[in-house]
Amino acid sequence: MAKKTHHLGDLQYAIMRVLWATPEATVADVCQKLPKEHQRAPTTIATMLTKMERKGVVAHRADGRVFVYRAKIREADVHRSMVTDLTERLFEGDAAALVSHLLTEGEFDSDELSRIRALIDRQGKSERGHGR
Amino acid sequence: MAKKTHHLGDLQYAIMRVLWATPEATVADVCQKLPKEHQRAPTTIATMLTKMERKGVVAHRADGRVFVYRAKIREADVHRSMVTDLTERLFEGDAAALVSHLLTEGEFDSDELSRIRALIDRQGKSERGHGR
DNA sequence: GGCGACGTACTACCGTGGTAGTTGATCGAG
DNA sequence: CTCGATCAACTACCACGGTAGTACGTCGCC
Repeated sequence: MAKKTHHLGDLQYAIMRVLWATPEATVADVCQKLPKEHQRAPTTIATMLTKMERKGVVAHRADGRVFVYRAKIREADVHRSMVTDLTERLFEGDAAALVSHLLTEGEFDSDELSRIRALIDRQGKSERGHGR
Repeated sequence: MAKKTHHLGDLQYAIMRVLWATPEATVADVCQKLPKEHQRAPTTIATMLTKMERKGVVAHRADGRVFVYRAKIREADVHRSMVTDLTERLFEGDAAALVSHLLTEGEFDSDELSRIRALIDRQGKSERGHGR
């Protein structure tokens, strides 16, 4: 169960989002549900899906003569893998340094700051609770 | 002054790190200072540097018959651009969601949590101070 | 039964990151 | 002056994301 860092391109990630949002989708469904900045020719989407299937990130089943695709990987896994990748590349795996970066870049307003603080407090509790 | 999101590959980023660490470097210098997991044939580094120059991320000057390269972009800019990219792709630009992700993924130990809390408190102060 | 719409398969191409060999200029040592 | 080391330049590949045309099979409709 290695999982090894999935890197998806822009269009591929957009397609995955569609598949995560709906349990199953045909090529036409995907085309239709893609945000307009990612609208492409149906053949492009089909090609992409084929390539993605070869990589194991999606799978299909034939329903009559149409192919119905579904995601093989979970969104949370991709998120984790992409965030971890970035953290390793930019901050030698030090996630706190990433947060520090966000703070010094002034990414947050006061509202968000308190929201985050609340999250941290909650985390601190569970941290002391179940160890890890 | 567009700046438009620099995406650097793995090796390219490793090379940039060398150039950020030393004001100027020849191909040989870069080869030598690359971390061992990125050691490559000198010709590979030279090719990479040429391609990178075409993209405008480095520049060179001839010193005798050797080329001396220097970074044209700053590390902070690349960091910002890469973090922003990821935040947009994964969290629709909501940086707080990224932090939330890191927290729920249990990326931090208690030490880091308090370190981050301290940073947030400091940020909160300057936030109220100069507005934003 | 034939025709058009739809849908997948196949093919092709471009850009770019990555990898490195080969070539040709040049510089210093002998 | 010649030879070997050193460099940049050029060339060639591969993989992959992205993009889409063309080919071909099939389904429903008239």
